[in-house]
Amino acid sequence: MSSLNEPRWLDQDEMAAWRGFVTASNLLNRRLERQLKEDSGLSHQQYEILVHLSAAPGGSLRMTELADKLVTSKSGLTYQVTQLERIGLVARRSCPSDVRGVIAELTDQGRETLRQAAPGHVALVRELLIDVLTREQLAVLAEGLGEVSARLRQDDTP
Amino acid sequence: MSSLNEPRWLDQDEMAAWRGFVTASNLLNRRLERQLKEDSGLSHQQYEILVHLSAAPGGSLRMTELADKLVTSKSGLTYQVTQLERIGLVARRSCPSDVRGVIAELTDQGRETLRQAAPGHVALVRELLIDVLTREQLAVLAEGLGEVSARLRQDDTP
DNA sequence: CTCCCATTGTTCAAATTCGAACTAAGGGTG
DNA sequence: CACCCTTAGTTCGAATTTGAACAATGGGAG
Repeated sequence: MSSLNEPRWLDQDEMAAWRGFVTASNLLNRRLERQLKEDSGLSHQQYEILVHLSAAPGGSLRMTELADKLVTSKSGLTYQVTQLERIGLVARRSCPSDVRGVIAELTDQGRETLRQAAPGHVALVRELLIDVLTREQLAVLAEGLGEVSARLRQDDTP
Repeated sequence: MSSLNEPRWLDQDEMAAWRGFVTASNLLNRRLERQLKEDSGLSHQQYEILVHLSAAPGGSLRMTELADKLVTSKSGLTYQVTQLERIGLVARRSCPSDVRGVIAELTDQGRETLRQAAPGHVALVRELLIDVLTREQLAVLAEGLGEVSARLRQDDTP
């Protein structure tokens, strides 16, 4: 055979896609982190917590659900929710249907902070990513990475 | 006017692209991190250091160049190079043309470790990302995110 | 040549992240 | 109802990351 145990390396196009993905991701995160911190005193992670809570019905989510949406560890979320609670943007409630459950809930102040932070954040995402790409590229990106994410979620769950 | 100070929010497609990007990036990183650690005892960051050094002429790079390629902070790189030096995969040399300079160089053992770690890593990248996408999607991803990265590098440098 | 500002890499303290261990409570089976 | 395996969230210590401060050198303007 032509390749005994030789793995299928990435060809030039594949490598370009992979490197582009990694690099863009790192660069973007760096910039967003900087801007959010300067602009609103929030980390990107904290901002995302507010976003997900804000999008959820009642502005609240179980800790585990939230951790899944954020793609972070449970302990990491515990830490960040504690931080956000400390500064009054999120509150913890106990879950009525499950004594073990903890519900993170957006406070009024949390909503207000998000309302204030969002425009600058969105503008930067637009400038650095969205507006750099064409409609077609965006569509491909959404579909392709959506599929990638879906598969990753699947065989990670077990 | 229709929008006084109202920012241009992301429409459904744009949001899908952005969320897909963030989510896929997080999920991928998590999986790669786990696999590399189990398989080779390396973090993704450490693996990338080895990759970039391996790709560089002489298997060596100035610290700052390396930090740029990795998209990480100088201090973060100092830390990781120290770790890699400790386990014998990288060595530090002083730069002939600049007394201040430090050159990180891949050791034979570093090369060997990379040679050993690469197949499993590449296979997973392939399984989770590359092979999930079509050729066309990959091309769009490479071009689009390449452009995004290029722009990010530009106005970050000043 | 001298002054000054930029660059280089490291150190440092603080913040964050992770996984493993843990406590406590579901929830189905017998 | 008792048992057992699973799930929820937190705690803990170790590892990592960051930006600011720092010491030392480079390199160009005058």
